[in-house]
Amino acid sequence: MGRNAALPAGYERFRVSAGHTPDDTGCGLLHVDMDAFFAAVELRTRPELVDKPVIVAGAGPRSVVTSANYPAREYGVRAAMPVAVARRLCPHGVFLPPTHGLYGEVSKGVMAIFRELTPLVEPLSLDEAFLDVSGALRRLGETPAGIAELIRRRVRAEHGITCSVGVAPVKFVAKLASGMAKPDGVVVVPAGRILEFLHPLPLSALWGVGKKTEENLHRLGLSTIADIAAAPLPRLRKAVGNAAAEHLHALAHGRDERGVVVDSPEKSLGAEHTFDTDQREPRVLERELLRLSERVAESLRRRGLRGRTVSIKVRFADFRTISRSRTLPAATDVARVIHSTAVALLAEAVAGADVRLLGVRVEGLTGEAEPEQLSFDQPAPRWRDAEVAADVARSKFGAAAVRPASLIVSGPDPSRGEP
DNA sequence: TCTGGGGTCCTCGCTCTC
DNA sequence: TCTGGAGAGCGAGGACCC
Repeated sequence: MGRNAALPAGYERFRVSAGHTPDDTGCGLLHVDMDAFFAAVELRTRPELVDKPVIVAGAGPRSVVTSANYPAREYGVRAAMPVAVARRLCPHGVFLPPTHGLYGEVSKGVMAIFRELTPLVEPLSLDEAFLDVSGALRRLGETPAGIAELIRRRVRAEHGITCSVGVAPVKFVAKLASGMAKPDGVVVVPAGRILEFLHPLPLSALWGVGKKTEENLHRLGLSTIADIAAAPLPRLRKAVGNAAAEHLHALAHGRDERGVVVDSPEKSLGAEHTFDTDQREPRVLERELLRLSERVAESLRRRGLRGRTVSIKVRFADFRTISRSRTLPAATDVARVIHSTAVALLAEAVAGADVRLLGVRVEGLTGEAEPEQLSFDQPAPRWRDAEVAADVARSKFGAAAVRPASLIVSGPDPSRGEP
């Protein structure tokens, strides 16, 4: 997954191959990215499909592609593409439903390999991480490129999947390099050749340049990273704002001071759901908010967190998306409190409109140990006790063991496309 | 083509306080 | 008492990432 750029013409000189390794002195940062991760994990138990186009995607009418293996990509299938489009492009492809718990387990195993080599590991998602190996070279008796090969060998041998590694002196260059190393390769960007590597690349290669920013920059006549490096900062500020301008300008000069961050605390936690068909019935919307609030609250309690700000996200049938939020007097991890706040926000924001997606998010997270400020607005503590008891029951007897009565639907559920 | 779900960060406008 | 500016906090929304 990720922003993978195919290796541009002439960039073979940065790739590690038999008998050729670019100078990796001072290249202490590695970016490791699993190749077509979810699809690769599925193929471990279905080796007969390895050469066929395999697409991992949900089964709903509005699902999108989660992961596609390389044969599927030859048909133009990409992650985040609507399944309907993927089926049109690749009608004989094998479509598999995601097996979510499994990817987390494989990810844990892969990250454990990284941590055996260096304690400085920053996971970015299930399938990629930054590693700072500069302090581990002597202990391991390896060069950075050697460690990259070691990682690839171990991940393949122990987990049956391949990965690609970028090796560079700074983070974002290592990330770009791993994209170019795909699939199943290593790209090294020597310390003295960062600008030679960066400057011919298109704007979209830069971390932080998406579709809109690219359009803005194109309007200024900029099309490569070299153009950004040469552009006056005030001109960039006007086009993309202060923070983004400083950021892009620094990156275009190969400057990236960010180190590997081992523990970064979570800032928000949420859940959202897209209905199979648009919904406007308040009862259905409120029930969905309850389901989402339950999920978020349970997640908070599992992590020992509470949050002060509850926000909802509503996407209408025409794809217009709004958010509304409210800050509570005290941080909470109680589904009842999150739900009642979300319902009030929904009532203020939506009246009789067709809703495509609903989301609930809790922000401003603090640890559970932080003192809880009691007030008259606060619900009786028994709600929390009841929800904690339900957590225990679910952990013993499964997720469906305890549910709020209002979530027990008798008969078909219209919000999930059941007639 | 018709667009999921989980996040982070930034900007801008508004309100409140000093 | 009224007014204006600065700064903080909040809320909304956009853009981006995987």
